[in-house]
Amino acid sequence: MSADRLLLLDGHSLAYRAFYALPVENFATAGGQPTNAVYGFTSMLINALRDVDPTHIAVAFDISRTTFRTQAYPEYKATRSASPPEFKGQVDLIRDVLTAMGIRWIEYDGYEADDIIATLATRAQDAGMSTSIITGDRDAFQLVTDAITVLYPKKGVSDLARMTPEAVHDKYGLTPRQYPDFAALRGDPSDNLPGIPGVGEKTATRWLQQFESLSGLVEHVDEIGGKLGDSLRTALPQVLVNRQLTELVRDVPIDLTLEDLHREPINSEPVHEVFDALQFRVLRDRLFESLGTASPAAAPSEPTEIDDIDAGDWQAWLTEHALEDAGVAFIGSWGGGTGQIVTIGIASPDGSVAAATLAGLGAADSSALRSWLADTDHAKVVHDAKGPLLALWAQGWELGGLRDDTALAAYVVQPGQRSPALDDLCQRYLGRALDADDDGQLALDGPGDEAVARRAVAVREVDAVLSAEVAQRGAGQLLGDVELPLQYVLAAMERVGIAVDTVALARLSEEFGEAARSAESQAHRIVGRSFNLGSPKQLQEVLFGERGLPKTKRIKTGYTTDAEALESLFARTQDPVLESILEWRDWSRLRQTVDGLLPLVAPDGRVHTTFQQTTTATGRLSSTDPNLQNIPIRAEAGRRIRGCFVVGEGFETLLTADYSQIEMRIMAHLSEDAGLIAAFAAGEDLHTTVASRVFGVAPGDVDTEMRRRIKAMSYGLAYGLSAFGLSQQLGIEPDEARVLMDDYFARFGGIRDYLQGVVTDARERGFTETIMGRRRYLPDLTSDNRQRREMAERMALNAPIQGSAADIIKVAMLRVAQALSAGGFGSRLLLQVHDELVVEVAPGELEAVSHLLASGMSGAAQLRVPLDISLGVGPTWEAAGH
DNA sequence: CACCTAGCTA
DNA sequence: ACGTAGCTAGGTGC
Repeated sequence: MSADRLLLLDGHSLAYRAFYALPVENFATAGGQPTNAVYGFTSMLINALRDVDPTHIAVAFDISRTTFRTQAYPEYKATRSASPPEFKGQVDLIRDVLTAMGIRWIEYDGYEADDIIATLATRAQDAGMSTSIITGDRDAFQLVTDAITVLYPKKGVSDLARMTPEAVHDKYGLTPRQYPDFAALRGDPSDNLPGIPGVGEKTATRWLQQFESLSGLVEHVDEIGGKLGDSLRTALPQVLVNRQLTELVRDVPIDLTLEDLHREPINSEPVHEVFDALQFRVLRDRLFESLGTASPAAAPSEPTEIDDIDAGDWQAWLTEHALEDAGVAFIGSWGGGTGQIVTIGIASPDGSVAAATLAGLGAADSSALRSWLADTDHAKVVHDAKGPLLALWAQGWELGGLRDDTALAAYVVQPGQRSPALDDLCQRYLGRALDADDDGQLALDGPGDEAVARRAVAVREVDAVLSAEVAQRGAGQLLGDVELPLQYVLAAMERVGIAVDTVALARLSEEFGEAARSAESQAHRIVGRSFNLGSPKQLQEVLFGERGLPKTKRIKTGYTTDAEALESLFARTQDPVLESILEWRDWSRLRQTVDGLLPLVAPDGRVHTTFQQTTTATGRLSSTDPNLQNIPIRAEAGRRIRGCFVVGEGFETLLTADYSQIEMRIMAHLSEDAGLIAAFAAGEDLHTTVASRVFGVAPGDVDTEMRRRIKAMSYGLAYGLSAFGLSQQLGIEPDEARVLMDDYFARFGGIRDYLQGVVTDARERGFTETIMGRRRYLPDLTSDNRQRREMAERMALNAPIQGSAADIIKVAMLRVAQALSAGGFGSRLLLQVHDELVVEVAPGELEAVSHLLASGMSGAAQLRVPLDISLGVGPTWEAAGH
């Protein structure tokens, strides 16, 4: 019987731990049921089945809030707040999982889960079994013996501290038997058990080390001097109550025998059923994998065995091992259109792993590695390949045969989380830590072979799980035909960059700075003292304090001083300081933009942004370092910054092309509204045409105000605008806005039906979808919290429209890049600004490239309305604008 | 260092 | 509370 191993879990405490360790927004079924607690618990369970490989197993639950402890001491756990709504129901789901897996779960009226565990562990010890207990409650440490180990979650759901008698002693300086005495002296705020004023863990430990036990301390209580002694004597009755409550009951009359807890082979049918309902694909794979291999010692982060490759032997190794579907990882640095590779790791499908530090490689080995990386016949999987790609290009190397990219795969599966790091994917899809720095950029542990090898292995393993997930969600085409090839186009755009007239830019900085200083001293003069205009706090003191201006809208830190509020204040009070402040804001903002740009001009006279391909929830790109997607255009002064982006030397001109009203066209396509489709077919000004229908007048009789209102309404629709919001924006009464909306929908009923359908549909399916099948998951659509729910509804309205536009321009970029390359043109793509592309045109290519660009963009999707493109040509980005 | 406010883009 | 999606700068307080 001595080989028997009992595994006991505390259901509630682990569910709670998991709930707070895993972000609830990332774990929900398509139907909106939150599952983070179930997921985390099940993940811990699967890991424990693998690591402990128990012969007997049970899970204990608390049954109600009244136990013998609350009867003895009504304040016990009285300060515990009600569980969050997202947690409710998840415990029942955990019970479903256990039932499906054939695992006993036990609850006993009047006792806590810990008492059940204490009872079973004690019985098992008497029977000569060894026991592992997983619980998030430290009171269980009192149970630890040579035969009973507590596994206590340190952080997250996969990092468990193994509490043996030695470990308890290392951590507390006490034996497990002394732990309840220690807990009683320290008190426990989470159980609402007060401690002794002035006595913390240190003093409690010292006393117990000195007197052995609480009763020993009580015997000598009069010998404790000073304030602490007085405190102790005063608090002693409470301490004794604490002690009584902390002691776990080891004889709960459970009418099950240990043999009833014998672990049975899993019946896979019910497991599939429950895991299907919870949409636990990854966990299911992990569960069956661990049962299949049944290797209890499968340590997750063992050091990777790296093949020792002698100088000159790389070609041989690559030929022998890295044939197909190798995981490749890079450590180095990249960004700003360039980079440097330090180390490369390769994990072969046959299990062997190699790592190379490029600087230490001989010519023959380097050339072998270079050819293998470039070879399109050798499929490779990389995590976030764009950076490494830039670094490889910088040394004249290529990366061919990129079959998958785990960052992009994770993004099409779940665009919700920002920028999936390999470390996170490892945790999410493999249930283990990567144990290295996350993004491959010069990890803390240095450019070591070990780190890069581990990453290469992880990429392969993550890819295997993720590929199935991609297929299941129907995202294979989006990934393979759009995102993967687009990565190369983006890398090329980043490498090329856009030329900047730094002299003109520096002049602007001076000019804007001078204007800002002048506005600043004007403001100081009016107020009569100097203050920091950039400090919202000081601004509030000046405006609402010293000058006694009426209060604006409340914000967290007082009252807003944003431009809109200051303008309305000025309209009411004519206080001249407001004008100076607004003017200072404008100029200093412009100077800030210029000064942010200048240091990012590379030695080649160009700015190389970085396009983020995995950060937006809708499928759009974003741009950083610098952000070239928010260069001013509306105000004249700001537009001059655009004028500093120029055509590069040796090129003829800049060419820009943008989609006209692409979001409204997508709305027409998706809603199939006949009126809107006809409005586009009419070919006249869209907003005028729509306004003439809504107001029932001839297009010629639509005045500018009518057109303005309709334009605002049309665009607002794609964002989930309310009557209130529309009234705010148009400066009209909410009732009037309501009438406008009703009139609009009376003429364009298809739009109303479509928008309603989007939300209903998304609520049922759990996600929205773009024309290319890009999903956005919105579990909050079923939230009880009205604010969250309505926010999710607006996201659901916008995601298919914004996301489809993103799909279309991505396809357009691929078509344009492909056509430029196939046609042997020297012209090249420089920028993408959501609905606009900027191209640098080589001499003599303007006409051909204009045509190619326009047709590449308009042909990127076949909608029910045409995709109109407008082109602009000029020596600067401003001049080429529209 | 994290958060807030502000302001720029599509 | 009241229209989506982003990025960056400066101030503030831990």
